[in-house]
Amino acid sequence: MSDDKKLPTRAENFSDWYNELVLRSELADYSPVRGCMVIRPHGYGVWERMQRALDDMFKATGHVNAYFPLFIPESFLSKEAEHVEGFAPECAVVTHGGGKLLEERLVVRPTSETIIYSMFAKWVQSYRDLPLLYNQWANVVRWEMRTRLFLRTMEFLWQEGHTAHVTHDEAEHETRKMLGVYRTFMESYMAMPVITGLKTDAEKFAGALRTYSCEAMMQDNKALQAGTSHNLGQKFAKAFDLKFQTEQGTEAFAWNTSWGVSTRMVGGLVMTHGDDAGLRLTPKLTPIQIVIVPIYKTDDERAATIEAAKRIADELGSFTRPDHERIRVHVDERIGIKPGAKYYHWELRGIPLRLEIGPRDLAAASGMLVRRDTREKRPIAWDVLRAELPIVLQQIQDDMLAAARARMEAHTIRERISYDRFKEIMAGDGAFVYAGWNGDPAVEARVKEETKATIRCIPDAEFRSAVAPTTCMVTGEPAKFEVLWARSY
RNA sequence: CGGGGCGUAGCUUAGCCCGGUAGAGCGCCUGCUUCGGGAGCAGGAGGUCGCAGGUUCAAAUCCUGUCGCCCCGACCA
Repeated sequence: MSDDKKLPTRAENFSDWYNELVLRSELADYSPVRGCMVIRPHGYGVWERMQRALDDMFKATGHVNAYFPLFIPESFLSKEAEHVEGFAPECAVVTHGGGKLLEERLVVRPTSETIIYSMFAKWVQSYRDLPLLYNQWANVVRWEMRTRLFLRTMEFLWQEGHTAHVTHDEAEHETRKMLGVYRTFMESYMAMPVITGLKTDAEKFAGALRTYSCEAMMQDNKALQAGTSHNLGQKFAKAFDLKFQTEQGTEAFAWNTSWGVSTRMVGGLVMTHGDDAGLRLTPKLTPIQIVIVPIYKTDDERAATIEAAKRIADELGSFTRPDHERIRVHVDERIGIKPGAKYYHWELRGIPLRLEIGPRDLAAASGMLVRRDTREKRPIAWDVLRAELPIVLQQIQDDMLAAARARMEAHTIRERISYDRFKEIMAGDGAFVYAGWNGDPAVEARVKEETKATIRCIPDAEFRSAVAPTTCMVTGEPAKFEVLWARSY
């Protein structure tokens, strides 16, 4: 069946499209264990690019990497009341080791606040020891009922930043700063615009004073919480006795923050940019930026075009160049596969650029350059590749962000609408709806119950509407906040 | 954990009602011809029909149990 070659379309069934695409583009595969996934080289290559960029940003903002253990004594989790209530139901617990029943059961970390702050407590005596600005790259386990590749798996990879400060304001500043780092990363690397803001109490992290998040719009108009940053206040410090002597000689508890992004972002990248032909990866995150496809009829032509392709690849991708001057090139020299089939192969995998080199091009020392995002084709001389490719790649990066931003704006509603209209929207195509809220958690719960939509965040100033809503969309009472409503992943 | 569905080759599946030699498409391997948008022909490899019992001369097919997976709900980066 030739239909086997086509993906389901986004319009037909967005969910099927996503699942099929992740499998067929070889980002990931299902594992023998329910709810877990194998991240294949193409998907891991994207994650590695994400890690590298973020890690540089963390270092540039003064953080250091460390590693804390996978196993946490069960009693640690219970020390912070809200935290244990939030996480206990989804913990994997080790009861046996070496064939014996353990004296104290060990939780496989669902997140590492408890173990990290217990260690911080050991290391901090004076205000001079603060701040502590730590990050770790790790895997965590949460026993989810319903899983989806990248978006929600029982084990996932992430980074978790954990810091300790002398004052509340310093911790708050850190929380906001890292949210800003995430936003910058998502926009400039993933070309995924986000709305940042404060979570309501119902949606905040278990154990946090305040949670901020980055919310991105997927192509089905649902929101994806792509990253969170928490001001933990002194809750964990008090639970783990993380205190220090102040400049004045008094004793005080430290103020903590934690912040994280995960492999979920790979799913976000797919659902932000993918089309019915496959993935569209951004130039900054794709493992391969340009694929060269040689075209030939005879053996002589094959030898000549492949030779030219390899020479170009060596020139553009040489390891002797510094990273920022190196272009990630791949030559598709597979034999017995026609050029057309190779085009589909690389389009499915989202490679931003393709260079076709055939017998006709050899004499002219040129090739046909094709963009994955726009499908635009143009001839290009070999000798200008080095100068022009970085410009084209940056253009693609910029165009993808602009396109994603335009799409988000086209599905954003800021004018005042009735709650009935809101229900219709959420039952239909969905949207990001900015509206007034009276601040009552009961209203929030009722809307979730009736429409499955939730308050994604109380948006930061730069995302708020020019004219603030004055009344609550649901009750008509005076609005305390302007909030962003959407259905979410 | 409640409701629904499904387990047959690497993948998608036909066959099951009405028991009687396990079939197809895709993919894979070999060869020849092809090669500027998913190639054609010829040959070939690959299956204890999820597992365990039972009924029967005979079970993919009927019965019982069991395990696993998928979808819909409650929980979630």
